Parts: sequence; C-alpha cells; structure tokens
Amino acid sequence: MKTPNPARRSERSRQAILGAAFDLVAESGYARLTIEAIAARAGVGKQTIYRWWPSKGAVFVDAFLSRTSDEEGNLALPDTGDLRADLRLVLRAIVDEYNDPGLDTMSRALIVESLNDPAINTEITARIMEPHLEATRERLRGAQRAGQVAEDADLGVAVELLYGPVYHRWILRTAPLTHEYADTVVEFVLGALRVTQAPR
Amino acid sequence: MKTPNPARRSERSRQAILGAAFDLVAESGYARLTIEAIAARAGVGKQTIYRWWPSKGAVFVDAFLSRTSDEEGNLALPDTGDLRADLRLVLRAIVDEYNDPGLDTMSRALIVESLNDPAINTEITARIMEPHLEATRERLRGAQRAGQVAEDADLGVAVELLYGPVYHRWILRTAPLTHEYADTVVEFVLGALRVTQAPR
Amino acid sequence: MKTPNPARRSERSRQAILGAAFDLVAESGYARLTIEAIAARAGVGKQTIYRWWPSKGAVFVDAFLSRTSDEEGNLALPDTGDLRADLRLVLRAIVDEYNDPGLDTMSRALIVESLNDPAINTEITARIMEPHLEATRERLRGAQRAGQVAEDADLGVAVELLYGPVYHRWILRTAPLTHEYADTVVEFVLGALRVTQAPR
Amino acid sequence: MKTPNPARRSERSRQAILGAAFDLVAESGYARLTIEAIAARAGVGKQTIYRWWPSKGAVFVDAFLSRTSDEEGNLALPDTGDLRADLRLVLRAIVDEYNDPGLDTMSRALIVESLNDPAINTEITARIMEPHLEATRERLRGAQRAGQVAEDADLGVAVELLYGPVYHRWILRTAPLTHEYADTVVEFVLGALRVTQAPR
DNA sequence: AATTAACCGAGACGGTACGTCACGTCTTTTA
DNA sequence: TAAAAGACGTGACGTACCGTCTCGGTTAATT
Repeated sequence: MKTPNPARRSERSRQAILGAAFDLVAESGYARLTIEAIAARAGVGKQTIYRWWPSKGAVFVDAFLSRTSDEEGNLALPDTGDLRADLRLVLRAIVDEYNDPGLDTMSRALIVESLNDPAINTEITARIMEPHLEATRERLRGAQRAGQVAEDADLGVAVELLYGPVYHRWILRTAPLTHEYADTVVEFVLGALRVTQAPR
Repeated sequence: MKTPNPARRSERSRQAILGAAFDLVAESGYARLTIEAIAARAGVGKQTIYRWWPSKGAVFVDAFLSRTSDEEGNLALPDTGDLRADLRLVLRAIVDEYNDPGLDTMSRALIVESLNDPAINTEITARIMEPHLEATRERLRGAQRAGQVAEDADLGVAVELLYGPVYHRWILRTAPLTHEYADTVVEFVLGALRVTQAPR
Repeated sequence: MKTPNPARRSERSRQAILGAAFDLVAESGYARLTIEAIAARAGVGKQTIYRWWPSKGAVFVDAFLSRTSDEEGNLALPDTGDLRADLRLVLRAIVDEYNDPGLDTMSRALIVESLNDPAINTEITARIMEPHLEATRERLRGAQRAGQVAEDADLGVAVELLYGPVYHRWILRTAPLTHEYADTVVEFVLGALRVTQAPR
Repeated sequence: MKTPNPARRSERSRQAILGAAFDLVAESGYARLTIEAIAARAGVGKQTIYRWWPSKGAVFVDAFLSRTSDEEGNLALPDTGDLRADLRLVLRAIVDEYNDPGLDTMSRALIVESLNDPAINTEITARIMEPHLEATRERLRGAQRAGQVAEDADLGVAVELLYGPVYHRWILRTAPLTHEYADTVVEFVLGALRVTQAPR
C-alpha cells in the first residue's frame, strides 16, 4: 500500500468528484450513491477516488463541506443585546434548514455516515457541529457577562438544551418542526438559564 | 403478487431469523448485516425472509423489539413525589444504556434505519420512542397537578428538553455521557419548568 | 466455497455462454475475450460463469468442443488399402484446416490455453488430440497387419512423425503449409515405415 | 509520436529491465509477468519500458535472448561422420532442455507470445528457431554430399521430420520426452532419408 | 386417510457494485 | 532531454449480495 503524493493530485478531478457526489445525492438520495456512479459522472477512474478518500461517506462529507463552506464564513450569532430575539432567530433558521427538503436529505445522510463510521463522526462533529455550537456558546457567554444569564450556568450544556430538542424532533419526526416550536424551546431555555443555583 | 397466509407461518423460522439477525448485529455491526447471512445463520431460505419482511431493516427492528420487549413491560417512571430525584434516575439510566456497547450499537443501527426508511422511522417512533416519551410526559403531568410545574408549561416540549440534549450528545459524540451530565440537564429542565409565563 | 448442484444448472445459460464465447473469439480473437463480454453477450450474470467453469480458457475449450464435436463423430481414417493415398488425404485435410483463418485462430487459442494451464492441457490432449492420434494409429496398425509397414515400427512415434512436422511448421510459421508439403511429409513417413509401394 | 534517440539510451536501465523480466518469469511464470512489476523490480519508470519496447512480449524475448545468446555462439552440429550418432546427440540435448523446468517454462512462454503476436513470432522464428534449423540442415547437407542421404531428399522438410515429433510431444504432453524417444525418432528419420548404415 | 395447497430449505439465476490490478498515457521533478 | 516516479482514465478482474425464481419435501387443512 503506497501513500500517494498530494503534490501531484489533480485538482480538476477532485472538484469533479465532489461535484458529482453532491449532485448525485441531491438527485437520488444518499442511499443510492455509489462510487461507480460518482466516477462515471465525474469522468474519473474509480481508483482516483479510492486513492484519495477512504470511503464513500468521506467523499460525501467533503462534497457537502465544499459546497456549504463558502457561505458559512460567518458563523457568529447576532448579538442585538436581546438574547431572546437572537436565540429565536437562530433556532428558527435551523428549523427552516431542516424543513428544506434538499438540506434535510443531505443532513440525514451526514448523520447516517456519522453513525456508521467513527472517523466521519469525528470529522463532522469537528468541522460542522462544533463551530456552530461554539458560536452559540460565545453568544451565551456575552449574555452571561451582561448579567442576563446565571454566572454558574454550564453553557456547554446550555447550547445542547437549545439544539437538542430540535435535533431530537427532527431525527425522530415525532412532531412537525415549526417556528412556534422553536420559540417554545427558546422560552424553556431562557427559563433554565435564569436558574442561579443547582443543589448538590 | 401473493399475500402469504400468516396462519401457516413457521414460528420456528420466525424465531430463528430474529435471533440470527440480532446476533449478527451484535457480532459484526449493523452495516455488515446481510439477508444472506441471516438466512444462512438461521438455517432458512432467503425467500422466507422476503416473504414476511419488506426489508433488512424491518427484520432488525423486529429482532430488536422481540429481544427487548420482555423487560419493557413497565415503562412508567417512578413517582416518589420528588421530581428531581425521579428525573435524575431516568436520565442516568438512559445514559447508562447509551454507554453499554451492545445497546449503543443496536440503537445507532436503529437510528440509521430510521433515517433511511420512513416506514421504519414511523414504526420505531411509535413502538419505541413514543411510549417512552409518553411515560415521561405522564410523570410531568403528575408533577404539574401537584403544583411543582408551571401550569401552562408545554409538557410535550418539556420531555424533548429533557431527552434532546442527551440524544444530541450521544449521536454526535461531542462529549462523554456521564451521570453528572444527566444531573446537569435535569437541573436545567427543572429550572425551565418553574418558569410560569411566556411573553408574546 | 460451495460446490454447486449440477442438477439445478440452467441448460439455456450453458448454451448461451458457450455460444457467446465461441462467437466472440471468432469475431475478435481469443486475446480480446473477456468473461464480462461473454456474460453480457450471453445475457447471463458473471457469477453463472464462475460457478461452472474455473477459468476463461475452460469456457473456451468447452465452447470449441461443443461446436466441433457434432462433426467428429467419425474420426476413423479412410482405409482404401492404399496407405499413401489415405495418409495424404488426412494430412492435406489438416493443412486445409490450419489454413482456414477461423480454425487457425481457434486452434492457436487452444494451444495458448494449453500452454498456460495444465488442467486445460490435459483436457485438450485427451478430448481433441488423443482421439485423433489413436485413429491414425489404428490405420497404421491395419497397414502393419497387411504387411505394408515394418512389424517392429513404433506406431505411437510414427503418428508423431506424421503430424509433428506439420504442427511445427504451423506454430512457428517457418514456411507455408501446402498440399505439396503434406505429400512430402507423407513420403518421408512411408520411407521411415519401410513401405515399399511406388508413389503416384 | 516521438522516436527516441537510441544514443541517449541508458544501458543501465536496459540491463535492469531485461534482468527483471527474466527473473520474474523464472519466479512466477510468464502469465503473471506485468510491465508494472518489471518496472518496479528494475527500479525504472514504466515509460522507459514503453519507450523502447512495443510490448511485454518483446521485452521478454529480448530478455530471453540476452540471457541465452552467450552460450549459443556455436550452433553448428557436431560432424563426426556418424550421422546417427550426431543426430542422437542433438535430439537428446533438446529433450534435456525441454525437461529442464526453467527452460521449459521459458520456452512455453516464448511459444505463447509467438502465437499471440505475429511480430514476435517472426522474431522468435528468425532469431531462435531458424538458426537452429539451418545448422541442422547444414549437417544433413554434409551427409548428403557424403552420399549418406538420398540426393533428392528435401532437407528443409527433413529437419522438421526430426524436430517436429519432439516439439509436438513437448507442447501437447501426450507422453514423456526421453532419450529413448529421441533415438526412436532418429531411427525413423534415418529410415526416411534412406540412410543405409546399421544402428548401434 | 388421501389429497392438495402452502410454506419451507436450498440455492441457481440475472444483476449491480464492490475494491483491486494492470494497462498505456501523461506530467512533474531530478540529474 | 532521458529517466524515475507515479497520478491519471480505462476496463476487466473475481467476489459479495441483491431480490426473483424454480425445485423437491414436509406440513396443514380440506376432501
């Protein structure tokens, strides 16, 4: 097993592969994605894919990231000073994303790969979820500094309190994801953050 | 397309198939589960599987349920009158389940199938998740009647506030799932439930 | 590795595979023959070929035999009493076969496979060459009984003396294979066998 | 299409390639010989092979010749005056060569390439077989001049009568190649040539 | 009790995709 | 500017499973 030399890598092929993978998932869903189809669509040999990616899932994660990373330059949450308004805004936006059929399909595919492959799980968490969570934590930190949030509140858990319910409902489809729902979650979270002490 | 007659179904084969499916997932993971392997292990013709189940995922869901349904007769949460203690108990139990390698593997497999196949999603939600959520909702309703929880609190969302964060952390593996973490979430939820008013 | 059950074998597929293999060699030569092409042309899954034949060469040998075995019912050489005439006839016929482009291609392919694969060599020798050599030996035995051939002549070597030169020239293409050449070889062989009759 | 300049050719690479090709065939047989393996073993770029040889077979023929040409400076047959003895000597030597596993493998590989590729067939015939046949023809010519062989005997065919049977038996493996067999063939040939000397 | 329909095990079949190998071409870097 | 190194598009390999389709051979339930 040789390790290929990245300096000699064909950028043209890389782009074509990522583009083909992304488009194929958009058209037929992730379950029907095959390496052969990616190679055919990209006009590329299968070996070129196997040379640079360890699995189909890894290709797709890369494809997803290269398509979405452009816009996500600024992950920072708005800080209008009104925490309630800012959180509503971001949670409603997330609800909208999950309600977009295209993004919904992609995101579910990402979760599936993440569940099947620890390496991909690590990458997705690090490159997609963590930055997002950190941006939200940062916003809460600001509110904490402004005295709007209890000083001893664990903000790492707080962001999960915010996103977890939406995530849970999205994956399990237990009920529709609406703006109203987002607002309700925000109210609960705001209530939780005003708690100043935890026994024991 | 014939519809087979359930009366003539071989119970022996049904058991063998479910057992084989369960064991194979336990041994090699859900991703490596194949119909052929189930049939071979169960000493059964492939057609017998295709006759009674629409997909590999459906077999596995059945297998999972038939193995776990024994114990789950009593889903009701304890009601000691101490809501904090009761919620901690149940959330710590869930954390323990997710930390059990066997159950972890099975549960992730269930989620994967659920994400890939709407029919299975419906079944899993209805047969596994909903009963559990409802039991928790029932416990909160009791607390609400006892005046420990704000009267206007949306308990459907409240249970998601409780389980969502754990679920989020479990799937994404953003951080370890500990009893301490469970307790922290419970504190937040208790704080949220004491909020008596929601603006707008 | 399971051994398949010949009773369940599809005769239709077998025929289609042999036909496709034969036609493909006739069209493009043996070097360009592939299992994939045979499967595609025969409308058959590749596995069906791998299930019943150990190699591409084995398929081709079978194909060749099933196409030629019809005519070869009577391998016996003519016995007009005139050994010279009979041997000329058979050696000229062989020269004609080697000069037929189709048969030439097929026969060279057979030799190549025979050289590469001992199992195929055994089969070709036993099923194609030996019967032919034996028929010729039988004719010489008759002549020996009739006193036209020296009593102590080793007829097994004699038939090689007859066919070997033609074979040598055919494979190495050292010179053209003509009827005249065949006749010359026959004369030498008759001389070697101490046959005293005058030529022409 | 550039024609490379032979003056700039690397002698070191040429030697390494021929050596690698020869050794690889000796180790694993001709069927498993690949250009990639030759290049790797020789520490040479694949292009260097493609630049100077038209095919894998051509490399091997060159490799074979460069390994064997050293010894074959003198192809001339012995001429002791005793034709029987001289022919026995040369035919027994050939039988010995075919019975040597290494030479057997190489020679079969040569025949395979010769059958597959007319260009190689021409080269092998001209550079290996023809010189040998001509040397034998020359010996027979001497015998003819000495009155030991019929004046009108076609010596071109006569040498095929000598080598053809051995060749036939070697390729088809119809029976073992022994010295006794060689002697028997010689006797037949001497008979065919009307040589009158008594055997032994 | 004999008949008959179904389910059953077994596994061959036409397919699709896998991941690998080697081909012959092409490009970059080194000497 | 040939040579080494090796990435590339291509195509075939042999394997794993898919879901469908016969085959006998048990079972039931019906005659």
